[in-house]
Amino acid sequence: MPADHIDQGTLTQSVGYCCLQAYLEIVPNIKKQLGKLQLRPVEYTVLSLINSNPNINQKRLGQTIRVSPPNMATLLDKIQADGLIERRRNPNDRRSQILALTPKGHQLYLKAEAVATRADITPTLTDDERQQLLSLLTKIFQN
Amino acid sequence: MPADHIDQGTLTQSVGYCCLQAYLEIVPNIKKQLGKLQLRPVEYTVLSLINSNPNINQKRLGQTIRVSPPNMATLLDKIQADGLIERRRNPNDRRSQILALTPKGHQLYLKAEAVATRADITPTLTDDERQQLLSLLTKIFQN
DNA sequence: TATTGTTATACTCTATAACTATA
DNA sequence: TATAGTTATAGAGTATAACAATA
Repeated sequence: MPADHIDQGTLTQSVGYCCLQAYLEIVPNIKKQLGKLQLRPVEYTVLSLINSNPNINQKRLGQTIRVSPPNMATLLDKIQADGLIERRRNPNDRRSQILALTPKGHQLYLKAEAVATRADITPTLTDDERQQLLSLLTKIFQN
Repeated sequence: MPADHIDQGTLTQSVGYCCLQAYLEIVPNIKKQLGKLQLRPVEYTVLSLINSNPNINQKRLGQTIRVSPPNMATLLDKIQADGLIERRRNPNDRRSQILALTPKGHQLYLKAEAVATRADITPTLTDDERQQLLSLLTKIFQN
């Protein structure tokens, strides 16, 4: 029996709604694939941002991915306990923590990047459409 | 002090990551504005889909917005207790519940639609870019 | 036996308050 | 006084298992 058509009405004019629905379509596969490396998406994101931004501190990292300081602290506790990152006090301002990947963390990140890239699929879009989409989305959240 | 540039590296090539970041940029305002009508975004979404799809049942509604049957049941319990929807058994198949807006629910929906539309803003996009974005996102999740 | 929906509950994620240490 | 980070905890959101009613 063919699924009847659902009319999403004005919701398809909402960027918020459409972003969420597209995200929910894509993310289960990413979760599943990263799960094989014992990583949640947010943990992979953190590894990636630390890798691309040496000496980033917790505040800027949390602001970038919209994780509050308390939740960032516990998230990083876990990643550190797994031996993936190290935290050291900034010598110029000992309040802040400077983050870096350990060799183990860097190795896992490289594997995870390959996995996540393969898992982030949009089969209904052409390559051009996908690039166009990424460009438009980026305009929304990059400051 | 200007915020230093953060390099999001290959993450900006991930549709999943970019959809989530764009969603997180947009949704707080929607939440805030709908909150004035005592509605959460998911509740507004439910009212909208029931409005656009008379006689939809809980299963199809839940599949559309990716809410599991147990969570759909409690979500609809709440909306029904607020007097916004009515549930009646399908006479042709008494297992399923047919959903409809009450007059009160329809009235609130109309207000909420106006509010949500105004709140869903993307100031960094032109009108053309926004329409292009909506079209691309829709291709991902519409089956 | 299969399907729709419900109840109960566990789990995860996110938000808030109070705190330490450093500046 | 202000800022970076932490601890503890509450609240919201999501997932799972067992069940009732109907087909």
